[in-house]
Amino acid sequence: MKNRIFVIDGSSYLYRAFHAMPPLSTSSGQPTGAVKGVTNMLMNLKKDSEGSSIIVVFDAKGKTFRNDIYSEYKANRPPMPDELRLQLDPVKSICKAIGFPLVEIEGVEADDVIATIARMAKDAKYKCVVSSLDKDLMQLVEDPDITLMNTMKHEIFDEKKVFEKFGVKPNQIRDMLALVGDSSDNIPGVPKVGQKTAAKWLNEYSDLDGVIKNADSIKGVVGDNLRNSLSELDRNVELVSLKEDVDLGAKFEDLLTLNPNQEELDKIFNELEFAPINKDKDDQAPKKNGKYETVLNKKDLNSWINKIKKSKAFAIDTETDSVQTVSANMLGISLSVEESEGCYIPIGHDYEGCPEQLSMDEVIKVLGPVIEENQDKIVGQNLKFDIPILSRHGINITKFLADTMLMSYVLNSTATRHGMDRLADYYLNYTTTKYTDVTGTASKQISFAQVKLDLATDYAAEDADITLRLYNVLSPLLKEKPIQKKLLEDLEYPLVHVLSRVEQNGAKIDKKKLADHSKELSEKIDELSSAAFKIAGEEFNLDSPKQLLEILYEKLGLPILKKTPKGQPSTNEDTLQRLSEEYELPKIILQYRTLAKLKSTYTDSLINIENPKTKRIHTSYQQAVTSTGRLSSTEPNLQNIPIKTAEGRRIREAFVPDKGNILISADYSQIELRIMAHLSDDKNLTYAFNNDIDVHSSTAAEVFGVSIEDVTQDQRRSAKAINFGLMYGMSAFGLTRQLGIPRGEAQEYLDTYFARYTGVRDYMDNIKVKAKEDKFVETIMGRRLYLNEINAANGLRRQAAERAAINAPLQGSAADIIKKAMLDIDQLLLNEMQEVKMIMQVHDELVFECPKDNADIVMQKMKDTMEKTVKLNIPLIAEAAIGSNWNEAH
DNA sequence: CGAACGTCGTAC
DNA sequence: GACGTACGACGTTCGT
Repeated sequence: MKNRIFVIDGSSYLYRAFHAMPPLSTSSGQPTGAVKGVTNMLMNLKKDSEGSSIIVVFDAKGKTFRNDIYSEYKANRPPMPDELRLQLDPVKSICKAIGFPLVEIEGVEADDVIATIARMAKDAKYKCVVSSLDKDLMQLVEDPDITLMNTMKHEIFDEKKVFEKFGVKPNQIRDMLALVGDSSDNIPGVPKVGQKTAAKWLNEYSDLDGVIKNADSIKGVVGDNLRNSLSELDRNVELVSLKEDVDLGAKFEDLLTLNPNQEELDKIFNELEFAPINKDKDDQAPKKNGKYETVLNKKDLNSWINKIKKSKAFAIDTETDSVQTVSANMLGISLSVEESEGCYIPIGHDYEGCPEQLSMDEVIKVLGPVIEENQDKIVGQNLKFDIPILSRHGINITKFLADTMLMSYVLNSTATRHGMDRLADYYLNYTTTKYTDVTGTASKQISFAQVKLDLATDYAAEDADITLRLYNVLSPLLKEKPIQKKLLEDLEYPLVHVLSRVEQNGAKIDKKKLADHSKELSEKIDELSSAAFKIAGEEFNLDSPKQLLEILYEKLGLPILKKTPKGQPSTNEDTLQRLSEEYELPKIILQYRTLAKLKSTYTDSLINIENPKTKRIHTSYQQAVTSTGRLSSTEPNLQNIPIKTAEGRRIREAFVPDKGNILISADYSQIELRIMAHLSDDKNLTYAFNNDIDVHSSTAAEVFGVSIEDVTQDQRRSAKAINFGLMYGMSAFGLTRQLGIPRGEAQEYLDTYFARYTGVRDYMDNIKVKAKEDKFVETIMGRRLYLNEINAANGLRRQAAERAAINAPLQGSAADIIKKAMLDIDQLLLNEMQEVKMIMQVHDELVFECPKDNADIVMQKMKDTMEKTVKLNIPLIAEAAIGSNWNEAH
């Protein structure tokens, strides 16, 4: 298409890239992450633009005419971070070298320049695509020849899309912004008026003039606010209007020509230590740039063995026919010792016409010892998977050099995921071959054993190659963070072996007991369903919130007490609880939900997930998922087995030891509150723990001003809610809801608490201040949680980050401690009591299975080890018990 | 028909 | 809107 131009909001590209990319830098320390991100976006756009002209607009330095209209304009903008400022010039140079005309005009903003170019384009009969998501620019879309585009999502904003998103037409956007204001530009709008209200008014009175004329007829507080703000609205309109006649000092035609300078571009890339770009990526076809080989004979295998021996580090990955490590068959091993090179050694592929492979025994006999001897050079991605696979095939790894998944996790736990595909994309800007690309999905999925060897090699060798490349990128990043590196090497890496053993051990369940329970539940569920249908007057799906709300609120006309975030009347537990005071159906639904939950999530799924080979259940502990450093557990999740109700505890009764064995459970008492005492040095809290006083009673005595013997059950319950709430950053409102007391009373409790526990108060204040400075908080072992939104302009997001800042050091330190205890106990078991097995971890609890004899001694050992694993300012207490099922032992 | 998302409920 | 961290069952919606 010839008559089309793209206009790019360069500054917004830069900011987005800065936040989306890892903090890369050259060897001399010049940051390059954002440059790389912008360059990628520009290259992609160029490729997709089919020869259309591309113009890049940047904000110029200094004040603009809007500051003359309103001196506070953008006054709240934090200055550009240095890391980003240093990347501004390189980005501009790259734009120029690629050949894109670069426009930067002082005294106006990029938005004005973009608007001006869009008008010029229209006059020249061009279509114009603006690459930006700026709300102000949405005004331009009123012209059908101008659209906005979200480059990342390939989303186009035309008039229809703008209406969907904002509820008004493009030609009303200006008026809407004037009413709503813009907190990021520091433009105050009418108080309490957001997008929704503004859209309602504008649709009713068509434009701002209409709204102003009818201001007297708008009721309520917002009406008053509107009438009080009338004098500011003209100014707001001026501020949000785009100036479309900026003097660009150039004719439109001049902006259309591309002046690429490949030499200059190569030079800049070289300086920034970027890999040179192939001029036109027509050869982007299936062939990737890696040099991968399939190893089918002894000679090739020996050549790879020599490579391993000579290497400083090598990556290894195993391919299997299942994700269950206790039963998966190994189908092949891939290796990489040099970036962009790798091999795949198939040993179990089986399909029509499959070439002859080396035998499993042969490979293990020859390669196995070499891997074991060189294990301190092993790099892997999620080695918790590969280690037990290799071990079951006779290759034992007790130590390794690095796990890229955990490296990424320790560097930044808030990143969405640490799977290899994402890491390759993020750190290497490389798109990996996906597992399902070679095996297919769902019903069409084949076993990896049936994947043709050349395809399998492309996939498997790439995995090893990419793992090694990731190691090479992540290592220098970690080197700059010695404390996190130590955490990784001294805690997380050894824990891989421990978790692997815990998973392999598995837990035994009493299937008969669960099946009986399930049947009982079925009968009760049927009864409750029938009762519900009778009241409703028709049958419906009790599991469907949508159908339920129709029955409750539309058909039966119950009052709507609360709505979900999406605006639907809520049917959650809290709401139904309140409704059931007066109505029968909600009560039945609640009972139904409890039982249906037990059946579907626990009894039935535990029965189904038992491994047929071991007759036990083997959870998978996720070591790189939570932002705070806790583990999580999947398939099944053993960390949310019911405990609060009697009916729920029956599930725990089905967790049993093998014949002749017994279960031991040991859990830390009040570990997070103890950490709070340790970190805050609060006198009152420390005193309670040092003197072994029940902490909730102690808090109750302080808050309610009674002596500790006189604390009532109710007061203790309230104090417990306060103690827990504080650790979660709860407000008086939250406490009100939790305890069902008036707001003022809750506030009084909190005020008294903070007056009595000044150490806690100071700790909370300080951590917030520190988090705002550092953009992260730390645990006692130096684990970091980065808080990207701690300074967010959006109040809700900022407050959520503040609560996370309070909670993460507590929750995360507790996680550090129990991880260390697991390492200590693992050593103890290996050295002294191999008959004892660790079988579960539930955040502050460890569960063991051991022979009945001497169980008392074992229990005492576990308790002691857990209590001594770290030394805090207050004693650490673990409570342990023995039982013939998990419920008894806990 | 499967992926992605929303709602709900369980744990610490 | 208001209390932190998870996982999973189920229903619904959307795109292939």
